[in-house]
Amino acid sequence: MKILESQPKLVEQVHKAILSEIAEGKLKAGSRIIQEQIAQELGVSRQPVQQSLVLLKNQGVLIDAPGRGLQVAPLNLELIRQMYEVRAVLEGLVFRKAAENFSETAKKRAEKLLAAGRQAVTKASVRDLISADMAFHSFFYELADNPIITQSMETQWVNTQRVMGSVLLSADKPRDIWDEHEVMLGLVAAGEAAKAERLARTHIEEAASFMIERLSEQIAENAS
Amino acid sequence: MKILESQPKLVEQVHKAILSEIAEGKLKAGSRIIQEQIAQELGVSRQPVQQSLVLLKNQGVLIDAPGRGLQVAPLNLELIRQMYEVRAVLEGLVFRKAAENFSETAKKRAEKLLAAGRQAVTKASVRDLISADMAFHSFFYELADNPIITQSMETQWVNTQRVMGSVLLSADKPRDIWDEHEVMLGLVAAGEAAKAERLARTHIEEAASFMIERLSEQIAENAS
DNA sequence: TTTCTGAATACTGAATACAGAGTACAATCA
DNA sequence: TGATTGTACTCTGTATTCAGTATTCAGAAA
Repeated sequence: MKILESQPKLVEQVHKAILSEIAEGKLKAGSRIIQEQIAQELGVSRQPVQQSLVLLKNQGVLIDAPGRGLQVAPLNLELIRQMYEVRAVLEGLVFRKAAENFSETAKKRAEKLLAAGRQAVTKASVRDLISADMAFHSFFYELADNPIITQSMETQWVNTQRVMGSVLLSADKPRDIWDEHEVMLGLVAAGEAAKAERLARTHIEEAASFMIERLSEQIAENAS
Repeated sequence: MKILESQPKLVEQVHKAILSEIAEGKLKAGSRIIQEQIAQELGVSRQPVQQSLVLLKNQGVLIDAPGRGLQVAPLNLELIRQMYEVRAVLEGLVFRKAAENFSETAKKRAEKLLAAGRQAVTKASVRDLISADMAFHSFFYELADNPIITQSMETQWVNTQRVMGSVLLSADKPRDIWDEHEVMLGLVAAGEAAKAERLARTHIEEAASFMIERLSEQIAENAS
């Protein structure tokens, strides 16, 4: 018989709920986080909320606002640059390992993701664009088969989503990354571990420059 | 006047306490973790303990033992290999950034750490050996000046300490890493970012091989 | 003796309760 | 009117309590 797993704990549900609120921009940078309020909105007690907050704080998504609890971490340029720096090397590792572990069954799934990505570009819905990109990369994390990477990346993606959301909404043309994705897949499929690593790394570094450039423009505009 | 910081919360204290118990091997792999028990030992209520446990679980130091709460994550070879894989690329990034940010004042501190490390080798106390190594690497994390790296590394170091503790206790000769450390420092000081990155990476990869090799021997012995 | 059943036990997750710290606002004084 | 102090309120951190679930152990039946 199939083992039935214990129902997801409230803490996890709350954690996810808050994360997606932030990722989708419903909770803006600097917003105060009030335990009671969140507890009520989600219909639970403060207890599981508090536990989630400890987690979120540890992940750097929330930060202390001494004297007034916690707030959503502001997305300053410096932090984003640092985040992408880390992502670049980790993503390199991911693609190297993925190239080592590649299988033919994986290829089919990857090609579907590629197609879905191209599809999303034509529709130009920011949400779809982001989730297609996430799906593509997540697939390789899975292939890399290293839970520690996956774990580190989880936090990073929240911030990536925030940045992408903010940039894509205002960008005139959301640069098309799917040709590059296709090349990356090709290298992985060919087992070219070293090349895949290098390309993945520059892929992220380029994404970083793009995002940071746009973001500084936005900040400049807002300031004026 | 100097701003006085709020006293460390119980959660953090408990978190640290448990981490060091594990790092020092007092809490062995597989040990059951009972909230009430820990709460009593530390003289607090279950509440802050529970919050710490959520954190520790998220960091992968503890894992679910369905039906019987949590247990200290066993140190299987696969996981250690994966951990070092991640550490290698991150450590590479650290040394690259450190080389870019190097200052002359930093040099003095680094040389002290180097001397302390060599000192520790002669005394051959496992504890000192580990903490000297940690101090050396931590110094570069600080130089790299990227909080996201520091954060990721925090978890990894707990496991590194566990592995080192276990290996060094039984190893005949604890391979001397301080010559290599000196070369690494030299590259960083010379601003040779790319070379520093490559060397740091292989440094960790070699450490990984060493540790894993010894650890498999140990496991083989225990099995017999 | 072994296997099964059921009750006692051991823990956990979540809710509620309490106390202290900090903030904001209003009243008071210059 | 502006600054300062006092007070009420808000929110957090920690403790305590409650209820549900898994495990273990003892006794009954085969």
